[in-house]
Amino acid sequence: MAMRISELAAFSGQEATIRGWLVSLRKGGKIRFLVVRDGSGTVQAVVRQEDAPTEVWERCADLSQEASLEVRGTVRLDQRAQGGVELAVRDLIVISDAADFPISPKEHGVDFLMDNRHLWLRSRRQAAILRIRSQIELFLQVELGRRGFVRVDSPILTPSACEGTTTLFETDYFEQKAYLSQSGQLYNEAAAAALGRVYCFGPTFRAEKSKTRRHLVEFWMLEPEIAFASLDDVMDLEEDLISALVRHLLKEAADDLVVLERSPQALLAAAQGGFARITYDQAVEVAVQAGQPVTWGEDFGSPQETAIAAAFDRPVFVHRYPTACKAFYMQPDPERPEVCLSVDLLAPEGYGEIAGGGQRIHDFALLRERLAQHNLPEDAYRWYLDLRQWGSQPHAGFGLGIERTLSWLCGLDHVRETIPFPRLLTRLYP
RNA sequence: UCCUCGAUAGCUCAAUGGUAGAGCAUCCGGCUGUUAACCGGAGGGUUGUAGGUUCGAGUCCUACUCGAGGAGCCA
Repeated sequence: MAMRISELAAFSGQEATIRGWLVSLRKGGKIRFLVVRDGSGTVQAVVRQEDAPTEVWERCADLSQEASLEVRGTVRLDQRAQGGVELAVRDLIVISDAADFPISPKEHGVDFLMDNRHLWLRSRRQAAILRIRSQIELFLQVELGRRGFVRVDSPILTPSACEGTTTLFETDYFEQKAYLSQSGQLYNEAAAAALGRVYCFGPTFRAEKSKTRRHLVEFWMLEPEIAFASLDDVMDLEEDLISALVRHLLKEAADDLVVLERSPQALLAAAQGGFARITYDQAVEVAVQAGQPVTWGEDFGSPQETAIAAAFDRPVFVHRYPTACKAFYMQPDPERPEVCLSVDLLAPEGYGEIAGGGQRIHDFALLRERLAQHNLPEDAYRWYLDLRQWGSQPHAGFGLGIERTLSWLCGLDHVRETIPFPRLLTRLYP
């Protein structure tokens, strides 16, 4: 079994075999340097003409970038090598050639890189993003598990719109119409009544013709839902999770953040928690002050969101939006029914809304009234109404967009780099 | 759907309306420790498509195709 490159440093002076891909080849007259990557790290393999067998020396003359290799040699600590460790090559086998690999270490345009996304993933930067994505997904789930949350997977194929707002992908379900899920929330509410604290985590689909650096057609959302919880409980949980996540990444993903040239400085405030909680009314004031006027009652546009978030050095909660601009299931504020117990979490630096949620309507009659007001078919929501008929309870939850969160944490300029194979308005390949 | 910008070598980009170039990649040669290695040489083009203006179009005009960013909508 080959050793992983990340483990090599501990075996100085010993013989080791690694398997990986050629990142670059530098040739001198009597010495050749191969940088090899195996997913755990990269290492410089040194081939000296005087030390290596002739056939190995010759084999290294025209290796192509991304050729897959098996390299055997002696592990050596050497300050001249990047990372301080290198492999003095004794034997080398080319597992598969990679002539004319399309992606060179030089610059490429977006269109070209997206067409070659399957190969682009091999680059240092993309690999770093994918590692951080994995860490985020794991960390958040472990944290929720620690707090007694049960993961309950919600369906992807659904009979009707969850919120009745955004455009859905329609598909044929044995001569019946079905839609790709845009949220697992409604099903989560059923699960919360069974298990108290639940979350779902999976892909969601929006058939909107959005074409910006913040939009994906298919994206992943983590959606906790808590029985007997209030709006404040939800904000507490969001703040705890996000700040803990930032602390975790600053510690455990430091190397990858360096690769991404993301300064830890930008995340220090968020790591401390203490996210401001302002009302929609206050947010309107902030937007107006920043020269981005809003008509009361309307949801914020992207420029307003950016202006509001720019007033804070860490994510900010905006709560109690006008009832009219939010989904039908939002619980109205008992003290002021024209606003609802909803909350959006806006990330700093123009990354916009990364989470949205709030307290759900738990009263049967009110929910039924809202369905009618929104022209939603009661038949399709029969089961959802049932939840209010038997053992209803105040409950709340939120949905956290993984890609936007990742985009902010990594300081990326487009969400397309946060997901292995992005689905965009104009792109379904590869 | 709307607005703005773009499309030239495999890739990234140059080129007053007047002979289409460079860097990287590729191929050949050189170099004893390189760090996106370096040095020398070579090959590589129906300038997105279709029309138009002009003595002459990569360049100007029209339409279309594809892409990018933004608006709306949202996480």
